[in-house]
Amino acid sequence: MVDVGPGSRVERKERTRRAILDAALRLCEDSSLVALSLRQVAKEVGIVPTAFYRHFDSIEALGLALVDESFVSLRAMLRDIRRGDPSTGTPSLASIVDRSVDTLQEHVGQHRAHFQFIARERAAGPPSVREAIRHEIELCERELSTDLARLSGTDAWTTEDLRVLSNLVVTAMVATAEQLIVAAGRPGAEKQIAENARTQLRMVLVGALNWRSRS
Amino acid sequence: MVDVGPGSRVERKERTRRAILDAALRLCEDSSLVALSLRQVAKEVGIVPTAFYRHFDSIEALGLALVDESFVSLRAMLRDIRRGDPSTGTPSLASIVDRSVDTLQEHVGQHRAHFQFIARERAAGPPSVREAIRHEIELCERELSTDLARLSGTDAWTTEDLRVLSNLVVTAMVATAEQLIVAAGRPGAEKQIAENARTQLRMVLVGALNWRSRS
DNA sequence: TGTACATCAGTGAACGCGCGTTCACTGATGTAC
DNA sequence: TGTACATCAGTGAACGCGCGTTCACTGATGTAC
Repeated sequence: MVDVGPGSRVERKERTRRAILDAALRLCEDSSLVALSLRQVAKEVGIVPTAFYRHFDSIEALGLALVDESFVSLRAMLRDIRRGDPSTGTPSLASIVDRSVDTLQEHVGQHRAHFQFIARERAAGPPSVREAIRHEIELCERELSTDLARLSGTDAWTTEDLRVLSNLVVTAMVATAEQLIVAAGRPGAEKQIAENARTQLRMVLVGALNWRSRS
Repeated sequence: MVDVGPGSRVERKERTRRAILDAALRLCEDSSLVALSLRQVAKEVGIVPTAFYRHFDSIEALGLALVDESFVSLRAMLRDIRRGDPSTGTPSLASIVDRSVDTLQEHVGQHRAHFQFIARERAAGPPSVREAIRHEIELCERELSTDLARLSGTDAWTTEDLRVLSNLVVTAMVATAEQLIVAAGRPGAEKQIAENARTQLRMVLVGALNWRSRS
């Protein structure tokens, strides 16, 4: 029996579960969940392959758990962005954009593995995992569109307009996160990517507000 | 010896090569290149596993060949878009956008497997494949930025501005292609996605032109 | 508090299977004379 | 044109290996009395 340290039986079990999640996240980093074997994970954790089944039914089930915890990270970021500028008054568009990109960069750095997991498995995971990620991202888009509705200048917008705009913003942010992950560890490149993201967000927001006010 | 029909030895070999590429494209459609085995491909083609080596050194080398031919499809699309409206005079922004999205939708429908391959392996392929795709997309962005430079209203733009804008446009188009692929076979959904893409492109282009002209 | 029993995370052997790769081969196609 | 030889796409046996899953198990932890 592997030594997982002190604690009650539940605590020890939880600790092994965490070790499995962490090992899986690490191991699929440079391929994909679909190329990850139960035995690799077990070996990395230091348990016998069959012990894996005490925690998950399959690699796919493990993947769904990783989707859940990755989106806990992502939602923490959204909350951080939404909390917004603590300074007084209605913030300017520019300050919203700057804060948002800063927060994105910070969170991607802190939870690199989670964001990378979402970006990768969104396109290449097992069908159920892809579906789960798509669903979560759609929820994020909905939330963002209610945030956007609070911006001045969007009074005349339909729900559909807001949804389309927030889809574009989320797409751009996902792409930025992907670029940040590729550039991880090269501060110069990261800075450039953040700067580009700020420009893009400003283009989109200023542009979108201007565009709709014409029609 | 498998019967690949009539023709010279070179013709027969080329035909088997094509069959391998097609089989691989088909087989990795619902997972990824990293989860694809040489034996699966050989079985699908109807040759013995060892015969695979007459055509490719490894699955990874096959992947790089698939990147090449996928980008042949993608570049054909770009050429189609660039050829532009055959009608007279300088086209309006709206007509450029409409034509572009129509062409995207048409080509994604026609070469679904290629676009899906790019979208998937871009995030989850073997490192060399990911790198190759990233490189090709960067080339596309460069090309697009020279196209954008020809639009009226961009005279004051720096090369950097153009690059940032074309990065955003390419990102939005890749995302649209991904959505079209997921929605494949549901004409209603496809139509909605195309409509959203048109709106987004207009927001971005009108917005970007407007944004830069202020500074 | 002490004892008897239940729980259950992790063990280890075993299974049949598909994997990539090696090797010597076959026989149709292609070429030199 | 006919013959002898070279080429080479595809064959088939064999290899050692890692895979997911089964099963009966162990022994520390937890619980009921």
